[in-house]
Amino acid sequence: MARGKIQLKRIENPVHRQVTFCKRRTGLLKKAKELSVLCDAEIGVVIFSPQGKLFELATKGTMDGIIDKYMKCTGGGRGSSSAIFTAQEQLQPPNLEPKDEVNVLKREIEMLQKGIRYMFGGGDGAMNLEELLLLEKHLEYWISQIRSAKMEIMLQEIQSLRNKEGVLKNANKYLLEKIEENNNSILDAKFTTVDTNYSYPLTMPSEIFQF
Amino acid sequence: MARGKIQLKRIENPVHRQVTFCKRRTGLLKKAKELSVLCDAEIGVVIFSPQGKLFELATKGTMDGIIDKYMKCTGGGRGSSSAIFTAQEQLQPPNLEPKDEVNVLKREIEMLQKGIRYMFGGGDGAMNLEELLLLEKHLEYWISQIRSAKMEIMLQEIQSLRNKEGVLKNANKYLLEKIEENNNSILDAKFTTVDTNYSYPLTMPSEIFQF
DNA sequence: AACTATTTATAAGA
DNA sequence: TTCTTATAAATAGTT
Repeated sequence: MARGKIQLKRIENPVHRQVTFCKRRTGLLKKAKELSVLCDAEIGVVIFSPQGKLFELATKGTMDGIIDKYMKCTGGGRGSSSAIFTAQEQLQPPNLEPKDEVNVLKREIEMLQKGIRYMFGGGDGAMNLEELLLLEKHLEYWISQIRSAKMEIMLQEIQSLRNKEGVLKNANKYLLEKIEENNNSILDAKFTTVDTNYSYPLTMPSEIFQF
Repeated sequence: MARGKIQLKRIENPVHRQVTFCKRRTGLLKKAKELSVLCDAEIGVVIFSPQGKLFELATKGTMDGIIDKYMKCTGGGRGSSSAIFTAQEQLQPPNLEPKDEVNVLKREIEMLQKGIRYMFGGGDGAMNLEELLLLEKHLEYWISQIRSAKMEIMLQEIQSLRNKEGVLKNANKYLLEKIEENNNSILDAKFTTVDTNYSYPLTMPSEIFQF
């Protein structure tokens, strides 16, 4: 905006970038203040430099107040945001743009991480009752999903084992018959008695058969 | 900033104010976007109109992410997150190398993403029995944690309400005595009877007392 | 919402 | 960072 246009893309020269960051940061905060004063709006601005340094502005109160208000607007009031809400709605229509899905996943992870931090961290950035109720509901849903998945897998496992059992029993029966035959042949041929009185195992190592 | 300077104070004309709000809001968000792109900064802007309508911008991720980051920067909210698998272990010995924690977080995200994909996606990259058992166990633990947190909050709420009730009852009692006194004074002074037979409300708007 | 006369913001240079 | 200044952008008042 002066002495020449600039392209709207990352400034590659680090010194140049740092200078511009400083100038425009000041400008942005000034504009935010002006908007707040002129139009009686409550505004929060949070800026992280590439190095992770924080710059902030909160008009009409504290940033925490603004964040609370934001949470109420988005999380509680059905409106949008809150991974928990959007995730469940997406269960019914599971057709999503790839980009949206990425965002949903990001939000979901953020929510979960927040929950984890709450539970295992110092409990400082605590969640409110509403958030806890949501998380609980969400986790219960997940558990039910996991349980049915687990059930299905176990049922499959049982079915598979039953099949194996059946095959093995048949194999056993077949082998017993074969032995019987052999014994009879020997008897017929040599008139010799053979001890067939040992119990052949009903089951055998499953490695023998490739299922 | 054109066709005449303006004073930096609330615009009193509502129509004018609304128009300016709209224009400058757009301008502010544009500036924020530019700063983010040019200087590779992560920026969150939250604007509440005087009517309480929310406008927001989050660059490089979601607003929730920015809020979390902000909390970490300011609230000094202990040592960040933990992971699904190690979380339980960390409850006992909460000492981890930073590098390990990063790895743990990465695993956590992978696990969660897999879980989410499994539950909300087509169920293609299914989890195996072992993973499901782990997830289930973990989620159950989470739920129990959430339930106790919820309980605590509710108990606090109840305690607070009981306290309020007590104070209100005392206030009521006091007021009733006062009225009695007044009536007696009037009786004494003028030998007149006054109807004290109306029921004074046992509760009163809590705004009367500042809790 | 569009138009412009001005004010403001700021890129480049020091 | 800060100052300067030429110039790009934003926008107040108007249509």
